[in-house]
Amino acid sequence: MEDRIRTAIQEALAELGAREASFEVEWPTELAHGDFATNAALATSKRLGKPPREIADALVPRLKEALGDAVERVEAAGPGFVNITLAPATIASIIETAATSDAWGKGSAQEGRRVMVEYSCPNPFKEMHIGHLMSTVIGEAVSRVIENGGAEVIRDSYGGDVGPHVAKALWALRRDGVTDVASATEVDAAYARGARAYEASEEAKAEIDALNQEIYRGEDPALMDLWSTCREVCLEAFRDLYRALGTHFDYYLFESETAPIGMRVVGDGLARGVFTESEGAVIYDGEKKGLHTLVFITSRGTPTYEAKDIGLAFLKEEKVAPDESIIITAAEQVGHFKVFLAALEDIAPLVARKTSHIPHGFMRLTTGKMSSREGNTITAKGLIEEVMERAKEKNDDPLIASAVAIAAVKYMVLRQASGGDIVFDPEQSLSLDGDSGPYLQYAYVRAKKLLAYDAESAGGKEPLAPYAVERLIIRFPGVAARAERERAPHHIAQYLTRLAGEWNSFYANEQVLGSDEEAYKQRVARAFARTMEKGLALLGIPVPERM
RNA sequence: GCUCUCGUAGUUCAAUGGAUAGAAUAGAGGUUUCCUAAACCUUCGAUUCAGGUUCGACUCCUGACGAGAGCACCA
Repeated sequence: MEDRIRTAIQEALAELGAREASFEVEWPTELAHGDFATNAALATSKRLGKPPREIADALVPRLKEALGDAVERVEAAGPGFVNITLAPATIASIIETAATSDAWGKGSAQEGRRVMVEYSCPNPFKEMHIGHLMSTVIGEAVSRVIENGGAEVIRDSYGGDVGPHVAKALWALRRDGVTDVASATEVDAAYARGARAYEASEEAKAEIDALNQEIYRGEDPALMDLWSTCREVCLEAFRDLYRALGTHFDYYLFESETAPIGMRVVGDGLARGVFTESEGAVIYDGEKKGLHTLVFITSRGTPTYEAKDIGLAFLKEEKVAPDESIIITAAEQVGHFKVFLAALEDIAPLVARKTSHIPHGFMRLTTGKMSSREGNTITAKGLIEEVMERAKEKNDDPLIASAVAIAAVKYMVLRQASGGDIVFDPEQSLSLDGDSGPYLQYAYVRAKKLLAYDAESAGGKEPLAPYAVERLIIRFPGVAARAERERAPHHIAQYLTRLAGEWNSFYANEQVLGSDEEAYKQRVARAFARTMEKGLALLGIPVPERM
């Protein structure tokens, strides 16, 4: 429909003397303004040398003729907008599609593309904290939104299984004589002990630094045994959480794999003059591009995060060779990421150009920033369990409580644009009311209930005009397309909340079962339920059948 | 000090350069003989400041003020 309107406007503008003018077809925020609107008259006013209102008035009859029965009203409004209101029959036919078609809301802009999305990325040897939870939730939603656009999405999580944090954890375990590790929590606690010792004692610092290099060499069998046990225990805990969150990864990539590749590529780059040596370290001079200068290989000969990221880019090429590569990390890394991309641009420009970065904010506690070194973290698991307790107050069934808790946590992250911090106020964030995931689920559950009744002998009348909720339902494909284009799932969250509100008003004001328009209203309910279900699925939020 | 991000109702967030800046929550008041009141309805309340670009600016540009993050051997 949107394409048809766009074409009609193009032709009408050509007739008026503005061939190939640029204009927008938009969805007015205000439903009273119609289903579509265009700024074509405003955009061409200067070029045609006429006031916008006059052009709008000239467009109206032309668009009416071109669109025929499909529209009910075309009218000029405001400073020179042309508002288009679809005919009830047009809306009814879209509602029918929404109620029955499996392809409802599916896009095609990404057809045939292979997109790699990297997210979550917790480090083994630590517990997953709420920062990684944010990344996981956003990454899964971004992946699904792109998949909905027709792309094949390959998910990967990248973790640091070598490096100073690992040395700290293993050092503490060995010092305390621990040989068998049963839980991720134990490893995490050992990391915190090691980190404190590293700060407090010169001797410990020296030992940990030596151990770090020993781990990179990987030649001590007893040490590597402990290393791999700890890594596996942590990964198992991650997988448990991913199952609960409805995420899976096609690849788990590790720094132990990317480090040697990074060393080699940076070494080559050094020979070619991309990197330089300074104070015994290999650096990239970012200042020539207005960025920071960062160390890629330390003076001790170990690769830093940046060198490993270079190795990672090459590893992804080898394993997947995606058309587009998206990396989702905390916003504190944007500076490092820019330097990494600048260096990659010098080494492998084609790879650099298809790589992009989506930053997300911190999840802040009301008490301030958390740090795994200080030990004042909220783990991802801990947060979910806390919300689960709250959800159980209203749901006896643990499966439903779990679906509600996951929805509450995910919605809290996805309701706002990625990039900003989330202030985690336990009281407010744990609320299941209002602008929340459970609010959406509840609206869905109520609609589903209406569909449990057979409408065979139902009232067959039609209402005088389509309901507001119908006018919102038909916008779903456009919203999904925008979310995909901008890689911004929060547009879907915002839309679903508005949709649920409109549905709840409908539900409160209109009797459905037993009414004269029962069949019609059930179809609206079905279209709403399916739109909500598909929209929530794009966000990775589960839908319970009752609450 | 330099770089980046951000300043919207009391609070937490929206707003494709467009029309009367939307929600939620908090406050005030109301709705259940009817499909789940985790709901609905009414009401109060905001673009940090000063310039500029534009037919039109929360959005783009400049400056001031304020907040956060980053800035060489952590990730």
